[in-house]
Amino acid sequence: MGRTPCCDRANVKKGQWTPEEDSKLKEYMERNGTEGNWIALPQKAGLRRCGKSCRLRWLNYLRPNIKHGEFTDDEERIICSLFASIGSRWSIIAGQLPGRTDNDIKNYWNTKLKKKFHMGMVPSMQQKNHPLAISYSLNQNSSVESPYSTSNNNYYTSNPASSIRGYDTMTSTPTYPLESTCITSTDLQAQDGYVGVGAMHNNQIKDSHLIIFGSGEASCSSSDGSCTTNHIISHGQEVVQYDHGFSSHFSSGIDEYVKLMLTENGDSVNGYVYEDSLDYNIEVMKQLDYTNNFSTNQI
DNA sequence: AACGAAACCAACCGCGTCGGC
DNA sequence: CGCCGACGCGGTTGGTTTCGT
Repeated sequence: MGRTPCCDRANVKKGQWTPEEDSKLKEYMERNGTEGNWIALPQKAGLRRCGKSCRLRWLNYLRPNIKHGEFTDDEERIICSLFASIGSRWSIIAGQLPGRTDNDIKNYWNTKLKKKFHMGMVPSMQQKNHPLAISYSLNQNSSVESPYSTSNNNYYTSNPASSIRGYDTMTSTPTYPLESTCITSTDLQAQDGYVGVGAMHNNQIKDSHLIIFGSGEASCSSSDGSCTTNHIISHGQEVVQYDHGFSSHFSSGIDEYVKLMLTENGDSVNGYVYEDSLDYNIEVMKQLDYTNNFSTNQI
């Protein structure tokens, strides 16, 4: 008693798609779309294929604006950051990389990036204050400063990346390593090249939020001194990574920066955390069912 | 040049979820 | 409320290409 097949397996073709099949599907899709039904599509389009197969072929290969070829350093970094945070949620990760498909990213991860990641060779991850290194220091419940440095060739040998959100990339099982870590901003001063971790500010950022200062980016790019950010939301835990370079503008440390973050209108950071004007991060947040997986007791 | 191993990637499979009835 | 069909996702497979000996 197995599951009912989605199509008549005896009458569907399998294996590689031919150029003829591709053009049939493409033509049909451009004319009609799925009309809300992939299962019925092959017959309408004159294809002897399973609807699921058509869907996959369209989504992964034929639809417009698909990007093929080498992944950029930026893309690699995004994939690694998100993987460390949310695990193998490929469709969510793909959502942050326009033109890339989940299948593409999954293949790229499994064949190339996973190795690079565990060897600490992902671009801009070999620097001292990458958040993944920070997670390690939290995990060790020790000093906040990262134990890693650019001269440390064993950067990721203990797989600290898995612990930022509690996801073991080797066993694919969730872990909750942060053990009630709550370091307030007063514990630290934000400096370039230094790791800061903050939680509970102005009653607006809750416990369990990590704010990470300093990243692998070479510098702040904007002329007004604002910094680009990467935000990852996972398991109810917000991990915010700021480019290093910001502290020259916020010399009194994290408190001042966070205050500014919360009050400055139109600022992307502000918009991200408290408004719905965000680009991809809010989508990540929406897609994650973190309420079921998170409690303050667990971290 | 030949062969086996490793890497790559497109496609398949089955499960969970969702929405309509 | 339960059933069922369709969709979407992630793990896996297997064919092809590239690399090393």
